[in-house]
Amino acid sequence: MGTTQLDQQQPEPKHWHLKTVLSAALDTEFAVGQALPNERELAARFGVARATLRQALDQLELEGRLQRRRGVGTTVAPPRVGVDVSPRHHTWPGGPGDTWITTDCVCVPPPAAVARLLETAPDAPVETVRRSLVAQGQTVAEELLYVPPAALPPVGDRGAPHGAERGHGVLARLRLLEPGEQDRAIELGSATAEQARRLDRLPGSPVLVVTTRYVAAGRPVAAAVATYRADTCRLTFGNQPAFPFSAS
Amino acid sequence: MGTTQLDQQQPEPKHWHLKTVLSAALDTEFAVGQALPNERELAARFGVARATLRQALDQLELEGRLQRRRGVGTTVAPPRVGVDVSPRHHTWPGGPGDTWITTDCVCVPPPAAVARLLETAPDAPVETVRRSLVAQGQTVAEELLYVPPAALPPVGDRGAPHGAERGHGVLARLRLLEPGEQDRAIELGSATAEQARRLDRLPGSPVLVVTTRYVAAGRPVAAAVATYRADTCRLTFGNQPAFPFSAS
DNA sequence: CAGTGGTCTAGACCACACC
DNA sequence: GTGTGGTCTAGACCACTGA
Repeated sequence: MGTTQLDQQQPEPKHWHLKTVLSAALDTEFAVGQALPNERELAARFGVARATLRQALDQLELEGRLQRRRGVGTTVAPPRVGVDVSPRHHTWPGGPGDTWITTDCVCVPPPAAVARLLETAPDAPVETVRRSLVAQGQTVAEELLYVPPAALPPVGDRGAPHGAERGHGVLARLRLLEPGEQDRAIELGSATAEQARRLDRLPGSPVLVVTTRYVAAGRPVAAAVATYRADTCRLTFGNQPAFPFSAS
Repeated sequence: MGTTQLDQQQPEPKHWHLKTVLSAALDTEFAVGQALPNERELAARFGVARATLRQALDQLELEGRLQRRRGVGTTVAPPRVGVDVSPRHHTWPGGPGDTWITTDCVCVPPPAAVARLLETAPDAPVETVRRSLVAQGQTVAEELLYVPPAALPPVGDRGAPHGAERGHGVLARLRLLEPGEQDRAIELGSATAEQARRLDRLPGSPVLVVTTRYVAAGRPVAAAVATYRADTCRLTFGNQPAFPFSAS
């Protein structure tokens, strides 16, 4: 990063030019995991205010190039991890090959949007299973799976009153049903305070929200809302789940 | 938006609390398309600096709740547009039901990442077709489709030297091949300056990058990199391409 | 032209990690 | 403690839109 000053002739925003310069430096002069100089030093080195430098770093972090941790520093991020999210039709979550970890389960009224998706009454309680996905030593996603009790086959023993135990029970009962189709959507969202804590990020961090509706016998029987860390994940489909690509 | 001041007792960031308050106000007191007060007025009304207010607005814009246009103002955004991106195996781009508009085509060496995907030499020129997708009167996505000339069936007339004509020719020749599987990945990116201009956004705006590799007879024959406006698009899969969901 | 959002500055203080 | 990134302020000027 030999550059010390940047002189622009074009009315191109400083933070944009800065981002370009830093991006090139990351490619040529830094290794994955290596620490950058601190923000105050970088700002001084490029002759800009710290806020301007931070705009550039924000961009690079959004693109998954950098990793910033309060009290620690800024390091070069490893390539994004590929996570397979192909809708495998005619299967239920928690089946073979599913590496999500069930962490909790309660039976409460879901968010309004979920109730609409499940076509249940807005205040009707549904089984709410929380699961998380760990890849390369890091929690990269969290999922809430919603199942109306009415959709599940009745059993004598309802299992544990709450917690992971109960979650396993719900998933097991779900697998007794004949699976059908899935509708899925992906959009950009931002992490809630609690999600951010569990994903080791700051509130409002960008996440990829994957919403799935499970259908059996023509009726919705479950809905899942999974939030993936947008900075560290690449969602993949198809046979070769992780083919390499770094955009831009 | 009756709130004039906000007093926090928790050490919750101001911009976060502000975002929550504004979000609730958008739900209850504003209609789609309605203009918000300008930033200086809003900041004064909530007793914060304009930069802090802008942090909150940035978030809401990222979530697709707001639409900001320089020189004009800030308005409440309509719900995101659902765009079907299911990999329809055994089909080529430009086939029936494909509503993308071919705008340009040149034959040049592709970015290094694309060459790697296509398993061609880094400096080998490939047909590069640019297409754009319009939904609800707005360009919501742009795609670059890369096809190595060697993969296409040879023809006597190579068509126009460049432009949309040439692009149509490339797509037509592609459809003569036996289609195979597709590998697809989705990740968060940021718009280049040119993309941003064509998508009517600012440089660095968040986009959903959909990368597709088309395989025929076990070999990669084409690659596509599509960038969707993350603020206005929801990518959908499955039979019912647009089912409603608004997260958070 | 006036009004909007976008950029930028030079500070200050806070929350957190690590020693 | 010290050093890091995160938040916040109170200004200033610029680029753009539309009357």
